[in-house]
Amino acid sequence: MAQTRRRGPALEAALLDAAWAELEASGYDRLTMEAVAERAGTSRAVLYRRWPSRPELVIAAMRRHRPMLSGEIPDTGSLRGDMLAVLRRMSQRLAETGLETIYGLIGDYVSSAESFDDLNDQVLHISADVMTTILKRAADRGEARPGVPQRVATVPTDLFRNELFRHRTPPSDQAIVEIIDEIFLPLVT
Amino acid sequence: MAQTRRRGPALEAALLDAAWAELEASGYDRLTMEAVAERAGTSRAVLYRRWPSRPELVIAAMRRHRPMLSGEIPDTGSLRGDMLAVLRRMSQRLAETGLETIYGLIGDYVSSAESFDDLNDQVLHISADVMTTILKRAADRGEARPGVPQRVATVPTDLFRNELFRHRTPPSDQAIVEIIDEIFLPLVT
DNA sequence: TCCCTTTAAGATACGAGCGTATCTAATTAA
DNA sequence: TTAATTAGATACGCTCGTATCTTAAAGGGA
Repeated sequence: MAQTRRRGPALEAALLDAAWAELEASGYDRLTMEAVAERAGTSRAVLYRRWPSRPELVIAAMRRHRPMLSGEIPDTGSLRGDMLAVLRRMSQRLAETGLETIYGLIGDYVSSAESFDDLNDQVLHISADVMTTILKRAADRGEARPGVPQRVATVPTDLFRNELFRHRTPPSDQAIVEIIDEIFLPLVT
Repeated sequence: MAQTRRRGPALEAALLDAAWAELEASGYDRLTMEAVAERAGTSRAVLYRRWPSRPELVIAAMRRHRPMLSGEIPDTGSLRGDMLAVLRRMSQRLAETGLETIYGLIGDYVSSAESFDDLNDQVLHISADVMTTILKRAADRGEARPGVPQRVATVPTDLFRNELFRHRTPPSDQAIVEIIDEIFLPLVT
């Protein structure tokens, strides 16, 4: 009998594929290390050697399956349009990933996180750079005052994030519009 | 041998006291239903009959030990002073409760919550009423424009909450001041 | 090419805690 | 005194994270 024992990258890929399949089949909170290992035809120890926890495994699987490329910075020609585009894209990506997975990951990370950052980079992070760029372009067009402080620049994403936690669902389009029109635009013009 | 078997309220009180003691002794994430039951001299089943999950047990224990009275609405004579007082009080209460417990509870609730609301009432909630009252008084003094929309009124607590999640620590005093001075006050005056 | 050393895959077992179900007997209420 | 509750004990299967052991796979030197 050909005893094939996978190693290195090939094994790792198989493990991540198994994790992804398990995520699709069972959802985040029914996903067990046990089940992933079994699906990959190996044992938990092999999993733990690579990823010390379930959220880290899942994030690795997501990274493999869905590169989650950061995307270009919207350039619609208006500050308002750019901001709406950014927030709507965030909402869309969260929805694509699946809310159950999102909240499962957030919950695990908030509970135990040594590194909240990983998750943040993967699913919550919109770089302050994006906001800065958009604001700079707007200032050049005369749409926004120059020198908007960092804390003000990130208000839209901060309030977005708050909505996400507060209501356990991504902001409605109405909420997004309110954040931009009632809060952000008055602050930067 | 006097077989004393506690019932009803007396038993419930003993269970909550045991949970509280266990919380102080081990902290939130080392607190197990097992240990609470043992400390109370009973079994897990008795616990689960009353509280279906660890966070709910802990919140009940907190409610018993620390009534978490909502507190009066600050009235310092200025809008800025009132807002600072509200946010600083939030920070202080979170610190008193213990960050490890706070983040443990939040994590559990975000993960699985059927009812995020319980937690919210207990530790995160600052009523929109508080903000409305403060703003009304400020408007009467001529410090704020009247008719500030709800979404604007809650900006300080929303951003506070965002900081709490984003950095996994309550906002610094500097952050609180920035939220008030750079964002909130410009929006309402 | 063969051998030998190093690495790490995969199997197995551990104690712990989970949440649930079942049974008994103590307590309470009628 | 009897009937209804429900406390407390015990045991179930499951998953966790870790530790240990074996042996397959990869690499290096002659």
